[in-house]
Amino acid sequence: MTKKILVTSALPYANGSIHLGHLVEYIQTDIWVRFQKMQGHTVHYVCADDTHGTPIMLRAEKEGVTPEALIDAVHKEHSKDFADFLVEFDNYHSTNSSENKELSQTIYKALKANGKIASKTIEQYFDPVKNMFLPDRFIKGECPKCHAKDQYGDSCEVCGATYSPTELINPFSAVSGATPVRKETEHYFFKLSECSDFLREWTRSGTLQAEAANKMTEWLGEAGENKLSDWDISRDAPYFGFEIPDAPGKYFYVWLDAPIGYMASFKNLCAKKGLDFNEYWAKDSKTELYHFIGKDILYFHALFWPATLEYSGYRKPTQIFAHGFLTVNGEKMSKSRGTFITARSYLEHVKNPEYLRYYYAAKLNGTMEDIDLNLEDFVARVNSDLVGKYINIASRCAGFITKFFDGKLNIESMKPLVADALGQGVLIKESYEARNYAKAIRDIMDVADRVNLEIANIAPWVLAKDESKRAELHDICSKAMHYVQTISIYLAPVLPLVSRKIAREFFGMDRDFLWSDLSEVPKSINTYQHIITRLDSKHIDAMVEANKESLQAAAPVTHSQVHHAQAQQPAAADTMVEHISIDDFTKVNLVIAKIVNAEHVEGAEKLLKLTLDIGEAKPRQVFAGIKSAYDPMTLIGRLTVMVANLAPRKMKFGLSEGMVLAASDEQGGPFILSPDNGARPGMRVK
RNA sequence: GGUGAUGUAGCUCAGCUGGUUAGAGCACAGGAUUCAUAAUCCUGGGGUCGAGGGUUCAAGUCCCUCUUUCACCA
Repeated sequence: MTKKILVTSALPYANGSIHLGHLVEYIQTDIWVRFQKMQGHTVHYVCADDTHGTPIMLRAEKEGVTPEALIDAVHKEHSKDFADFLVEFDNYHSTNSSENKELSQTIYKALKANGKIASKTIEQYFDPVKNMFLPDRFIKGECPKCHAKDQYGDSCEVCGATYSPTELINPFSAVSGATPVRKETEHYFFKLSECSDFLREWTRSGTLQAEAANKMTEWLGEAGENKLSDWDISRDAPYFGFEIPDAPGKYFYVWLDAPIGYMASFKNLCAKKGLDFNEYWAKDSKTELYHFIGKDILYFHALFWPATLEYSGYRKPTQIFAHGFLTVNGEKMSKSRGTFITARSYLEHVKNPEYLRYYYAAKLNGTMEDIDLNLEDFVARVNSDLVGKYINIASRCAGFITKFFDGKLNIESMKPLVADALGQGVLIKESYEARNYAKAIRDIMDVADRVNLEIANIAPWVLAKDESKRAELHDICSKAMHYVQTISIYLAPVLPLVSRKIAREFFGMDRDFLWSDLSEVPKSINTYQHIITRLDSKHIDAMVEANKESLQAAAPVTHSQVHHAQAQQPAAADTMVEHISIDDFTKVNLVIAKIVNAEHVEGAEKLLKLTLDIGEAKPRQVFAGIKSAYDPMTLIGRLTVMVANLAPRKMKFGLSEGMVLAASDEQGGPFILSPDNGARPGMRVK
């Protein structure tokens, strides 16, 4: 019984490049899709660029292009990135498409006809210079609670308070800098508050992971409670998006038309392939629909989206699969640490996309937990598992088959292994199905371990020296080749290219592996050509180095994953000064230092060698680039400020154990800092 | 701040509905082996399972408090 399945990944926002965090999701989905296709099911995997909203509009304006030109360029870039990571969409479309416009308007009209649309006049901040209403994230000001400066309009990153933009003290527009004025405007709302009962039932009917369902309870409240408020789905012009029917100057909020983009992309595919759209989307559809998403956008997919579908007469998702975020070396991806790695940069340095696919697979377990890309572990894991265990089986035994048996395998030797391959296959299949790829990989590598152990015990290289032992040699090597086939089938969803090479080049098949090939034995092999090479960690180091930006250029990203949810946020570092959290700041240990000695450095044009007392037993030696402005003698005895926990740096003239702060610009400087009277060496500056 | 998750050897992770001396891979040490683009096999060291209470004959596994990290709060 083959199934008909429609699968989606979340739509990446069209104002930035794909990075390794995004790829967790696309690789996770792609593995699942390839697995289902190998089972013989009919699967359509669709996605699209999410193209609407204020950030795109402003970025296009800033770059002096039309939004259409911007999203077109990004679409090309994204498509290439995905293809190069072997993420095989059946269709990669755009939310700025005729299909999406039509579907969004149809759905809106249906919701309206069902009495689910209301209009309400609200008061919002308006930028009088740009002549536009400002989304919360584009208004900044002082936190009403802790009075931290320069906070966004919806929440304070210092104290964590949430509030409405109108509560901000001294608000200003992040777009123009102007002081925003309050202005009334009519908005359209989806009456989500009337959907509580439906959503309560839907979210608890097996459509969500247990942990996600728990999370939903928080938003939905218990039966009888109604915690949901209506959802504001309109935005005022100027806005890059679709105009709302019969409402000139009003546009659909990007989050309304984004998920509809799943339908639109599929509709576009239907036209290309002659598929029946209604078979997949009609209310009574018998097909299956799965959305893979990040945990950050659960809200939109598990509340707004099913409610939208329910009350506009379409089918709801069969299940929603939420995954966690990616950390690199145990921390959020960071531009300054060089761990904010784009897909393109990975490809340029590491080249092989299947290493990353394998590593992610080895980590993904189907829950919402974050997964960590530990770069050292990555290298070790890939080399040890893929080269050392898996491909080594082929590498170490194929030569005997070629040399002594003209590439022919002993079929009778292999036949008894089929039952085992199928038996293990059942378990591995279940793990893939449940998206517990980590378990699948563990089980697969366990098979490889057993094979390598058996080869070591039988020692074919010893048999090969004895002509009377040819039959035994043929037996063990044929068995080994059978396992090469078996493991290659198991790994095919994760390593499509390697698996294809094994099937076609090594075993001489005229197609790729199917899961059902587990019940077949191979007949012969071609000469083994090394398929996977070891990953040298120097490529990883080079990649990290290439992605490093200086601290000034970009502070660590505060939102680790810039997913689809970024639709609500400004275009990050591109358009405005990025914030750091208080935690980031406190990482820098600033202390008062007494300059106990200062002297010229032989051969250095800009440096002075300073000896600094910061209350430690041994004074610090620091080289400071202030020779042009200071005479060493005048510095001795002065107090200043230094960074005490900067990694020591070996310089031509010796070790520098910190950094002295100084101000400068094109006009002049540097000027070192001086504390007020009373400060003592070693005091923390904060 | 509220809510949901999370914290197991140096690193990355398994540990099902509580049950013998807590496991694997990598890393490390010693040995074996040489078929394989240092790949394999054996042996070993290493953990008071975030902290503190509690339930139980028995808790990494259940309950409470605190704490770490992450996410969400339209």
